[in-house]
Amino acid sequence: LNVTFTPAFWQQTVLDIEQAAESFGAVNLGAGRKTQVEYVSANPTGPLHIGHGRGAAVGDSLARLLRFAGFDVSTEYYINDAGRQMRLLGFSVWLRAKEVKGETIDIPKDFYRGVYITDLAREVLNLHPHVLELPDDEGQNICFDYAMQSILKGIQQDLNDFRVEHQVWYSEKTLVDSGAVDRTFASLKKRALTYEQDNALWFATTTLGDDKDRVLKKSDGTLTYFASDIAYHDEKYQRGFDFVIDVWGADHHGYIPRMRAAISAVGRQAEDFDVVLIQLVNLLADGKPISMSTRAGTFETLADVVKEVGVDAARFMFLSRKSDSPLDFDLELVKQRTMDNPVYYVQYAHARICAVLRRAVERGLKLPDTITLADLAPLTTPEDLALLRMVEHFDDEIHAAASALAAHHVSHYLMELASVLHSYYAKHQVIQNDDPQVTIARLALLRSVAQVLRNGLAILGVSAPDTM
RNA sequence: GCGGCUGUAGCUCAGCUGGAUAGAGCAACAGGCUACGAACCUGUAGGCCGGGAGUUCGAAUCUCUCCAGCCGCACCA
Repeated sequence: LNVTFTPAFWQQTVLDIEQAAESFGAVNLGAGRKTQVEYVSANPTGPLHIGHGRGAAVGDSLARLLRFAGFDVSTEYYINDAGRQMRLLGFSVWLRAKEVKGETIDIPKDFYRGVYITDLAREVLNLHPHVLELPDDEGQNICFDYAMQSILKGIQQDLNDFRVEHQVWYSEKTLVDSGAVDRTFASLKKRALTYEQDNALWFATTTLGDDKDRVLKKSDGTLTYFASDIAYHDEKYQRGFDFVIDVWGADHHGYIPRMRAAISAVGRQAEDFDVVLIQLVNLLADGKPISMSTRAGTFETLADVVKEVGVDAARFMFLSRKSDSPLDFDLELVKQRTMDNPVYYVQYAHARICAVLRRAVERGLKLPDTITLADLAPLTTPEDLALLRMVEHFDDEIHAAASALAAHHVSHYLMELASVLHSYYAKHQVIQNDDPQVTIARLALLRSVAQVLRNGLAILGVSAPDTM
């Protein structure tokens, strides 16, 4: 079987793009499926670092991609404000406050030691000058509350500056206080999936595919992280989501089997849950690694990096590799305008088209608002057809990317489209003073290519500048 | 030891629900602006797709095995 499409078939794509505009390429893969994407969800114990930035870019763009593919998407940040790490944060700030007041202190190994902890301690002392005279518990709670709120505000600001949106900020503490965890325990017990041993409450996840059973309530009576996580996910489905996607750091991959067991235990199917793993980001400066450990306080923050290289370059870098592979993020490289840093290549294609359209207007060759198939008849060269084919199958790329939960496919498509465009530009003069028909046809073609570039870049959360 | 991921051109990476001569950028070399923006384009060179075995008409892609690297394997989060 050998089918050849006529040029008119491909030319029709330009009209389709003109018509659909910013929704050209949208597909209905999701069919309105209620979907939740949860991502970042970093403990509010310090500023976001570059690794969180990758998760933020991937999660945010995945949400944008799925919406474009017909899913009904809600985005969420889970605030772990109920665990041991948070008590340590309060304690760390409290100790620093003592130090600020002149006491000699000894900060234990596990505690948070970044300079921001001391800053927070000073702020707490300004607001509550007598905090250290209160009983230790009370004082530490005040330190914790202030520190968490302050850090969370910073995280929200950083994400906002990175064009990353979370529609819902969900508190673990609120979840626990609502009794959801107890309800989940009761539900699991009813299904005979729990048992007591060594004074602890266990969840028989091995019956659901895990390699060992897991503790829900420790022998000291406190809950494990897993316990509230089950309740949290149960609750997600009760809120009406049919499809739950978690974006996790790849070092948590070992957590997947027990989470799948939990999903199954709350009565859901395997296809109702998916995990997107984010591999490590190696931050480099001139090829040399920069270490980043929040605990030790030597991290490079997301805000610093974004300030250095810009939102567009940072997001594109994160979204041009599959999230599952480790990524070298070289600050010098991401500032360069070479194809090692292809964001400029794609943006330049868009700016170039805009420049041609501007120039055409200057020469009195304004494109009519509505064009017809007849106007496009001159688009018959191999380069015309190559460009038309590229934009025509944009929706296939969206479909494939959404199916794979992988926005990097969109980045690669855009690089290819930009390449074909640049090649076209070098070969064909668009504005021909003595041939208005060819000029109109090519201007229309380029305008539609620009539209597709914008639509793709919008999914990545990268701007499409008219000039550069 | 068990499990997950990774191994494709000198470098950084696509391609992996099997399909024709394996792609891109960078680096190297040779070219291209007296009409629309050279942050660009054209060309040359560069690969037993980690090794081996298997399934198949057909394997970078699927299966097994070995090697190498990274990450996990808590009554931590």
